[in-house]
Amino acid sequence: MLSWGDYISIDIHQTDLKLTSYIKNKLAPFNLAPEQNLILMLLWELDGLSQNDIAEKLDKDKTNIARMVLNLERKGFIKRTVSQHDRRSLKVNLTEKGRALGNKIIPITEEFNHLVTHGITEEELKELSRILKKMRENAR
Amino acid sequence: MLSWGDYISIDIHQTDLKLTSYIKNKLAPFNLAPEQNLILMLLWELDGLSQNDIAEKLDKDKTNIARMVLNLERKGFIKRTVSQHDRRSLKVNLTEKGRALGNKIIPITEEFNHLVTHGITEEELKELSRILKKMRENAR
DNA sequence: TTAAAAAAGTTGCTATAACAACTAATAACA
DNA sequence: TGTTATTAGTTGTTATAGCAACTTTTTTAA
Repeated sequence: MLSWGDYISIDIHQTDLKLTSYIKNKLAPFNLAPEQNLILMLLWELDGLSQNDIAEKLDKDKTNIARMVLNLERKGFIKRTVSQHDRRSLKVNLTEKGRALGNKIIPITEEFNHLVTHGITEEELKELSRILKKMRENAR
Repeated sequence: MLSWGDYISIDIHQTDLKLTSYIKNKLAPFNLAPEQNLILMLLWELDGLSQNDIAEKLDKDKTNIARMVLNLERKGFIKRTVSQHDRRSLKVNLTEKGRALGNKIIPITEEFNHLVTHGITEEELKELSRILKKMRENAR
């Protein structure tokens, strides 16, 4: 019988919680939650995605995306407009405020990544990433 | 500047979501949520922990533990009693139903672990675990 | 070309997750 | 010993996370 420490999924879960909690505190002063930040990170790379595009890229339920985008709109970081080509679809665009936020947040997330990977080599990270991907495929 | 795929924390986060979602579906027929299952796993190994013990072992906020334990009690899997030595503390004990549930759930979680680690060697798992631990320490 | 199917979003629900502020009980210590 | 600090648990709030069922619009197909 397996004991507590043998479950790798628990290990991953605890690590995710710890990392998410850390970045949550770093982002809090900017009135930005971690998942909201992920959405903005997508938009900073490519503005004008639809909610559906975002849901696919984040591999998340569209329900949550809708609510998170709504929050981002309330905070004034993005603006939604009905797509001209498909009236079902909502295009999500950064506001000036949302674009400006990127200049502050991106250094913070890069610093965070640097901190997290401290003492871990490039090869180890690649290996880690490879194994995690395999696990995601195993659980499909 | 880092791009999307360079953030190892995102990789971990997505993997955790995928694995949690998978086991959630496996446990759903038993009216058991993933985190509730973690609590029961602790109790199956050592019955009679306090809510505070559970919070420490799971490294979670005691608030959530209180609510999850309450749910487990409503479902009839555990029973809480005030500790005789410390009247602030609640002792959490398995009911007959809760103990019986273990016989059904443990094979499922072991099968889950087996599925997740398919095609991954023992050394790779050890290495993974070591790196994850390092990351948790980095984010402390 | 109209009926059926699919797609994009929304609303409602349940379950985490963590913080702040609170009560009650116990421990520390001056 | 009596005040203070700490500890265990609860309540309230905000933010994910995903399922089911729904509306509106677009696409497929008979």
